[in-house]
Formats: sequence, structure tokens, C-alpha cells
Amino acid sequence: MAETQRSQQFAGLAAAFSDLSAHLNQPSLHNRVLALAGVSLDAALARLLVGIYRHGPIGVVELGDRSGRDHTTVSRQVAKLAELGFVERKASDQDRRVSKIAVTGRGVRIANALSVAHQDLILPALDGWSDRDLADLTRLMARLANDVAQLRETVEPA
Amino acid sequence: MAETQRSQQFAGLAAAFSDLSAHLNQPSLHNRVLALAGVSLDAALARLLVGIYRHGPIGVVELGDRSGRDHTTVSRQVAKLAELGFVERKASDQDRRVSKIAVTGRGVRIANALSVAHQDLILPALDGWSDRDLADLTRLMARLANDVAQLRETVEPA
DNA sequence: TTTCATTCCGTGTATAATGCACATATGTTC
DNA sequence: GAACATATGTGCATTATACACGGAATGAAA
Repeated sequence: MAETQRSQQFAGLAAAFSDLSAHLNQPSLHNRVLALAGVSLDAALARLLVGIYRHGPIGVVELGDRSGRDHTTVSRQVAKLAELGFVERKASDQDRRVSKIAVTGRGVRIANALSVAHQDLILPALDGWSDRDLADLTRLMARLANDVAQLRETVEPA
Repeated sequence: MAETQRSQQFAGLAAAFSDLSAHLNQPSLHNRVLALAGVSLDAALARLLVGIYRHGPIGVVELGDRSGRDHTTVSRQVAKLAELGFVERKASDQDRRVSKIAVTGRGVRIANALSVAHQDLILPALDGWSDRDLADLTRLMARLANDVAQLRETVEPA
């Protein structure tokens, strides 16, 4: 029963991902990241800022799609970030419906501080890891993310 | 600069995890899982039910800790699940403060249906994967989850 | 050009999820 | 026993969120 074996393998993978997510999404960890970075920001806003940093300039709808929230919710969150001066919206030249959102200079500094703090707190967990294992995990995880994304495109055509 | 190299490696890993999480936490995927399983249940409650299925019998505080929510929030969610007949609380014999929460027969069926549906929707993404790669990813991901958990225990002693 | 549908964005509004303060009960330490 | 810690649950206020809707721009079809 090759099917059953794959099922069991998948169950193991799902469990591992679930556990990892649980640990990395702990609010206590988030608070420590914010404290270490010296940033006072809502958790959701911090996540959003890093997302814009990584994927910006990006529109509100696509951002909502990536973060799994309604675009109206994201719109309000972006408004807050803009009010804080961390991001700015500027109309696209090609399509004047979309307002591309991009991080400002201040936003970049904040996002970097958050990334560094996050890294400082998590990196010690990798002390016993060989470069090889780390590279393997990164490669396979990226591949899985990619394959899952492909799957979604198949089911939900744009 | 070994430090810098590890930093870059970590950045890659963090990005991969972020992407994977984004895809696996899509509400649209959640809805399709629920539809396929024939279950009408809130997303948060579904997650909680599976969590109790995996880790139960378990107390409210520990459950809140695992899910990253305040224990009062979890207490109310558990109340809903109990009202639906999916879980039940029974006082512990050793410690009469704690009320161990466990899934009922109905709850097990629901949780299994959810797991199967989840698997059916995601498994196709692994079509091109060798058993070896899949096993490696699972092993390394589980190890990372474990190491991060250890790290937390060090910083936040019980 | 003139509809017509589609897409992107934001506001008004109502719901509900969440966390904090607090209370109660039990357990633990001295 | 007294003091303190832990597990659970309720009242309450905040706010995050989604839905309904409208305006603006784009593209397609007539």
C-alpha cells in the first residue's frame, strides 16, 4: 500500500510543521523580538511591514491575498503604517487603480531591526546544526512552499 | 565571516518558512478543507479540535499556551466545542483544579475527516517528491521544531 | 463611442474574537 | 495555618475583522 505509506509520511510532515509553527508564532517570542528591536508596534502591523518590505511595492489586494486577510482589513492596517511613516502609497503609472505600497527609509530601518532581533533570538537554536543540514532544510522547505503555491494556482486560476 | 554566512543561511530559512506558512494558512484552503470534509466549523475551532485530538487530554492553560492565545479565550472556544459534543472536560484525579479536555467519539470522527481532507488537498503537491527528500524534510523540520522548543524552555523556565 | 463587466481601493457598519481584571477553587511551600 | 502559586472561568471593554457598498479606473464588446 504505497498510498498508505505516503499518508503516514504526510502525517509526519504535517505534525512537524504544526509544531514548528506553534513555537515560532508564540506571542511571547513576538514580544521579545519587539523588545529587542526597541520597536513598539502591533504584532499584525509588524508582520505586515516585513511583508511589504519583502514583496513591495505591492498593492492592497495582493497583500491581503498573501496575508490571508480581507483587503479592507489590510487597507486599514496599511493606513496605520503610513500614518507612522513606515510605508507610503503611490499610484502606479501603468494602472491608476492600484496604489503601490512601499516601505520608507524609516520603514526599512524598522523592518531590518525586526529581522535582526528575530534572528538573534532564533539562531541559537541552530547551534548544533551542520551547514549541510541547514542548507537541506532550507532547500526542501522552499521547494515545498513553491510546490504548494503551484498547486494553488492550479485549483484557483487567476 | 562565519557569522555573516549563518545570518544569510538563516534569512533563507526564515523566508522559506514564511512563504510556506503563508500558503498553508490561506483561508481559501481552510474553506476547501472544511467543504471536502463536510464539516461546518469555524477555522479557529477546527484548529483547536485537531490540537486537542493530537495533544489531549490537556488542560486549558496548556492548550492556550500551545495555541498562543489567552487561556480565557481558549476556555470559551472549548466551551463551544463541548456544546457541539466534540470534546468533553473531566476533572483530573491528581489535581482537581485542572479539567482535562479530550475529544469525544464524534470529535474524533470530525478531526479525522479534517485531517484526511487536508491531506487530500495538499498531498498532490508532493507528487514529484522522492521518499528520501520527504523523509529528510520531515526529519529536519521536526528537529528544528524541537530545538526551538528547547530554546524556549531555556529562556522561559517553567 | 458607448455600454458593460471587471478590478482595485477605501469607508460605514455590525459582529465577534480577544485580552485584561477579577473571582473562585485547588494545590504547594514555609 | 498562612502565604503564595496555579487552573479555570466570567464580566467587560477594546478592536480586529469581514461584509455591503460605492467610486474610480481599466478593458472588452457592441
